[in-house]
Order: sequence, then structure tokens, then C-alpha cells
Amino acid sequence: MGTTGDVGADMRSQLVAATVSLLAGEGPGVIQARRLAREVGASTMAVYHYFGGMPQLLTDVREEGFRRLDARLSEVAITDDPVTDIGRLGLAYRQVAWENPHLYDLMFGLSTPGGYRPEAHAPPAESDRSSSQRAYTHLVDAAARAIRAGRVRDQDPGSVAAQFWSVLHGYVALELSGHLDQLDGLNQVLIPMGINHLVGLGDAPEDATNSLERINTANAES
Amino acid sequence: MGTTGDVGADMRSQLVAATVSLLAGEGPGVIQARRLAREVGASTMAVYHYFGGMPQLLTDVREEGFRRLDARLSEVAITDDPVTDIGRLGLAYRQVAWENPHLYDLMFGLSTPGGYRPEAHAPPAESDRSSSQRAYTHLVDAAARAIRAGRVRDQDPGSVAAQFWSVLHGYVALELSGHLDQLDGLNQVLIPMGINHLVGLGDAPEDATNSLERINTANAES
DNA sequence: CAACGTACCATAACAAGGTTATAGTACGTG
DNA sequence: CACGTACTATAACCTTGTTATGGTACGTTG
Repeated sequence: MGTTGDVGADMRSQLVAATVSLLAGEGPGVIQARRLAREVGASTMAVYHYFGGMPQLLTDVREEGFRRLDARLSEVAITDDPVTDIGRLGLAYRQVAWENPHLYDLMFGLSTPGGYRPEAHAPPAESDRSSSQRAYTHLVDAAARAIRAGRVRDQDPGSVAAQFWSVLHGYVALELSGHLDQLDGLNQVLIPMGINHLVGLGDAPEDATNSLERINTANAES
Repeated sequence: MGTTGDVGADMRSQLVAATVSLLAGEGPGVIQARRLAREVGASTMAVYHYFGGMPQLLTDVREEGFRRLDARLSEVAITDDPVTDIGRLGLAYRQVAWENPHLYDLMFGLSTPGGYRPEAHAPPAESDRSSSQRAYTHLVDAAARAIRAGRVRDQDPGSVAAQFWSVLHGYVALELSGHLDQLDGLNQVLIPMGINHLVGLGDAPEDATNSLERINTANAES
């Protein structure tokens, strides 16, 4: 019945995988210790033995979410047009969010499905930070390449990346929560916003437009 | 003992107010039917009589959140510099989010504190949409003024406003969830991002910079 | 080889919290 | 005064996180 997949995986990863899968399939409402245990063919105790409780399990699920985001962004090829690369990173980012909106929500929201949260709340845990950090790094690298190529004014790539991330996350979150329903999000918001931002960062308007028009073309390893 | 306030308010608004207050004070963990009832000096049944259940109550709380956001944005004066106005709207928006992060999370997240959600989930309810719409309108109006003043290229103000909203929400959400902790968010991310965006929209770099430098000055009715 | 400790897991009980059933009170209306 | 409606309180029910307890498998050690 479960969509857990691999039989070779240990119980720990099976539980995380089941949670991710249930989040995508039936939503946060069914993320319950009993349900997860049943899903992987174990008893409730598995949750406590391997994680300590639901909050800790969800912490791991969140981390897994960032791992998957990182993996997806890693697949975006590095080409000789860093601005196109940035556009493709954005598209991949949006795609990941749409494939499992509730997982995305768990990664960035302050609350969790069960109503409990993965620790205090303010600072993401060490490991959590590093996971999201790895995903963030893709943006930093792309920003650095854009600066090196003269497409973006010389400045701290971290700041530029944070700006891209804000734009991306804001757009994706509003889109997911339905607040952008009456617009053609991609063409009326995300793409023009990306172009505007790039132009503000120093790129020529035609160059930015041309680069972002290429984002849907093949994406093979350069 | 509650921080419910007004004794003249009916039970319905008292419950919503208590929820907002508890979200700010103790977090989503204490948003429980029994606790809310105790807070307003009633029995649990009040929640069911006035709302039907916790999900519907939270729907109302979400709406109240947008009402407050709208009220706050309404206080931002309309001056003869529409770009400064936009900056001030952004600052007010951020302030509202910081005053009650969990309420903000409830307004934009897909999940709710208790683990249940306010209906299906995809499209926000009618009333909900109109509440957020009212807040959104402030941005649309400001964008239209900026276009009329020649500070932004002529285009659909709704699209421009959605872009501003995305930028704002993305920044605020990342900031709240601690993902921007190692940066000086305001000065390294939000302000430069705003300037970049405005320049991309057509404003002159010096004008955008000057206008945004004015956002912290007095805010009296024009 | 036998005793033993540890890792792992199932069953069952406990506690908290959403929800429902039931019934009572107050009050306006005929 | 009879009656229906709005509102409220009490108590029970059910689901779900959690803990207690005990059992099995297996590697380690004497």
C-alpha cells in the first residue's frame, strides 16, 4: 500500500520517505505516528526508536527536502551564460516546490503539520542550516559567475544570491497559496521580475531578456 | 487573565482576538479549543457554536490578519514621491510580519497550527481573497502612481504590484524563518533589492536610491 | 558453549485535545 | 403563560502523541 519504495533502505529513511510521499499524496493531515508506522510496516515505536518523536522526524523530513532541492539544482548545467543559468535555477526551484507543496511549506514555514515544531524555532538547526546552505550555494555560485562575466555589477555574491532567493521564494510561496491565481504568474510576474532585477543589478535589458528566453531550451551538461 | 481586551466585543471577536494574541505571545502550540475558551471565560462549546470548529476559527483568524495588515498599510501616507511610498509600504509590511510572525505564517502558509487546514487549500476562500486583496490594493495603487509619475515604465500596475509583493513576502518569510541570519537583511538584501527592482522597472538609479533613503522620515498625512 | 547486553520491535496503557451529545438557562414572542 | 431560539456548561467519545513494558534476535564475552 505504501509508496515507500526501496526495500533496501533502513527504517529511518523509509519513514522519512513515507512522510515525504504522504505529504505529496494526501497532505499534512495524515502525517501521524500510527499512519507512518503502518505505511512502512512497523509499529509506532519505530518513530520513537529512530527519531525520538514526531518533531524530530519532521526535522529530518525538512532536511530531506533541502537535500532534494539541492540535488535538483545540482542538475542545472553550468553554461557560458550565467544569467541563463540563474533563470534555469529559478525554474528548477519552482518545479521542486510544485512537486510537493506541503514539503516546501514545511521547509520554510514556522509551523509543522502536527502543530509541534522542530525545536525552539528561531534559528534553524545546524544540520538544517547546512542543508539549506548547500542549496543556497548554487545561487551564490551563479551570482559570482554573473559578476565575473560582467553581467552583474561587482558586489558581494552572497547578497545578490539572497536577493534572488527572496524573489524566488516569495513568488513560489504566493503562487502556492493561491494569491496569484488571477495572474499568469510565470509571464506576468516571475519572468519580468527576474528581468527587472537583473537590469537593476547591471545587466543590459536586451541581454537579460535574451538570456532568460533561453531557459527552456536543452539543459545538457556544458 | 487573557489579553483579550475589550469587554464590549462579542464572543466571536473575543475568540479571534485571543487567538491572535496567543499566537504572538506563546506560539501556535497553545492554540487549542480548551485554551481559547478558558482565555475568554467560556466553555469549549463557544468555539463550535460560533465557528463550527477550529479550522473555521483559524480561517477567521487568517482573515483578521489580513484586515490588520490592510489597516497598517492604510496608515502609510500618500506623498508626492510614489517610490518613497512604496518603500514605506514595504517597511510597514515587514513590521506587521515581525509583530506576529506566527500569524503571518498562518496567513501565507499552507498548514495551520493545529494541523488542520481552513478547507481544501488551493484557492483561498472568497472572503479571504477579498481581505488579502484589500491589502494588495495598496501596492497596486502605489504602483499606478509610480507609473503615472513616470518613475516606472508604463505597464499593468497589477503585475508590478505582484512583483513587489513577491519580493516583500519572500524577504520577510526568509528573514522570519532564520535563513537570512548571517546577513544584514535590511541593508544587504531588502533595500538593494528594492532599488534594483525599481531601476529595472525604469526608475533612474539615483532617484530610486534617494526615494528609498527617505522612507524612515516622518510619515504624516500629506 | 552459555550468559549477557544491546538493538530492535510489538502490545498496551496513558494523556491531551478536537469533537459531539445532552441538557440546562435566559429571553423574546405568540 | 407556553414555547421556541440563542447561548452555554458538563461530560463523554475518539483520535493521536507518547510512554511503559516485555519480548526476540544477535553479536560479544567469559
